[in-house]
Amino acid sequence: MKARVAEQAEQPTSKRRAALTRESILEAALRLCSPEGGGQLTFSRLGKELGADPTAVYRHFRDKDELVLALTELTVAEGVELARTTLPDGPTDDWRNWLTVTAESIRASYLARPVVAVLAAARTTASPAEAGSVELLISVLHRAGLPVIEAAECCRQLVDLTLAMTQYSAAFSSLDPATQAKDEAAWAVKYAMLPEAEYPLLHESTPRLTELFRDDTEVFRMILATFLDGIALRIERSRQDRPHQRVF
Amino acid sequence: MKARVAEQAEQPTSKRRAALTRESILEAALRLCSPEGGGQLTFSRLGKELGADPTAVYRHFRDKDELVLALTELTVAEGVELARTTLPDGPTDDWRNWLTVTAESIRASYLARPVVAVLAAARTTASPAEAGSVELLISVLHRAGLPVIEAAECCRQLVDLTLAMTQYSAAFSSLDPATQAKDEAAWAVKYAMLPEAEYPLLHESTPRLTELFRDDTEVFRMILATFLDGIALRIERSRQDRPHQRVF
DNA sequence: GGGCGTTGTCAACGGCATTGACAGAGCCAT
DNA sequence: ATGGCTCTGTCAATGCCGTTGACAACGCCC
Repeated sequence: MKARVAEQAEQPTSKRRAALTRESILEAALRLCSPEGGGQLTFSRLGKELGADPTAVYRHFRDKDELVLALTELTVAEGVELARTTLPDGPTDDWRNWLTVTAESIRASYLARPVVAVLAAARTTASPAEAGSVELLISVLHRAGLPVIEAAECCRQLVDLTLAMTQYSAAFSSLDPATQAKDEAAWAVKYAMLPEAEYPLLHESTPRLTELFRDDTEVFRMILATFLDGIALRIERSRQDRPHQRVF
Repeated sequence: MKARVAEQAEQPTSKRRAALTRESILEAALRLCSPEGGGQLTFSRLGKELGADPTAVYRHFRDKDELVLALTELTVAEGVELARTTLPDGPTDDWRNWLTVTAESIRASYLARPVVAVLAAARTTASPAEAGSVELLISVLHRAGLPVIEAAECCRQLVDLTLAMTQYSAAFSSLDPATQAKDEAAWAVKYAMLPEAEYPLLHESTPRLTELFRDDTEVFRMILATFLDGIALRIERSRQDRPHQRVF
């Protein structure tokens, strides 16, 4: 039944308004979630965007949560796809580049729709695209010299680190600009008033910290780099302990 | 004027209900924010907790945002205090322990009130307690061999990493239990259905990944450990490059 | 003791997600 | 073709939320 309805939706022969579909709703929602879209996802805005009654959406999604979950799946799928096109096809030893590109692709996809990141980055997405990506990540790390289980652990760490940092950034960038400005001003005032005698090191670092203030992307890159250095150390240790363990 | 009112509040001689104070409101709000408090912070619940009209709070806080910001300040102050009591007094070379305790203290304080973490972990807190803590962290890293600016950068990384991971955890744990269970079930189903032939490594890792699923604390410890390994590498590099740079 | 600022109360507004009753449109079997 | 069925969009209403403005009681200072 549902299939038939979906087909019909692609050829709106009836007098009814452009028939709503799961896809058309998701597209509209994604439009609203983009930074230009207004930074808020509500049913009334969604209804206006679709030219339909807000409550019509309930015919296709049980509640807002289900809608948001579908949006996250689209988002991670896009992130995985972005990483796939950027990375080389065949097997590679460049695990560091591989992890970096994956993390930054996922981050970029989420930050293109901060609302989605804020609402659901902490939710589990059962997207199939993700599994393939994780499998590849594990294989890359295993190739680099890590035991499979440890590679999986590192992968999990990388994913959580990335999602957490993304949600963190998105939470700030989806505040209204006035609040952002106020927060930034408060921070500047606080650091300007620190007595140099009491906080000599902090005072010396203030220029650099100011540069970094809310430059989420730069901070994320730094954290990621440090984290990958840690992974490198693990790989090195692993190789020393069991130099002949490599499978490939 | 305000000071006078505060004094009076400590001796409620009047017939009026237990006079509201900034402090009493904050205490009540913290009670509501704790996991036992119900996991939701609304003005009506707050009014009920205080035995007063919900709108009375507006006489002490301009809006909810200001209230939440005050709660965050209390929370980070508590976290810093917790770290201070745990750590040794004098100077130390155990930078790794220092950073670990600081990060976990802040995380623990936030997670005692997940609501606060969700609502405001991405906001800037101009708390003075924080500055002292950061100054100390920089000095510890500097002592360990890092140039001041680089130490400050690492400190910034550590703070953001911790706050992001905390917000990430809190976002999940402050969902209603039904949703949590549903997410977990969906994840389990997804992984149980992965064809072993296509995802051999993932399949092999599933038991460990299941253990780790939503065990936020363990994942956080692992990420922190890896991150600190990265810092260790930087320190080592720094010492090799400029072995006589150390100030202490 | 008479103003006056401070503080708690009350009623109301607009926005939000969600629900249930209703209505039109396509589809099927008779 | 017609009656009934389901699918889908509409409308009105509910309950919770943050927030506001008018009002009233209280305590302070002159």
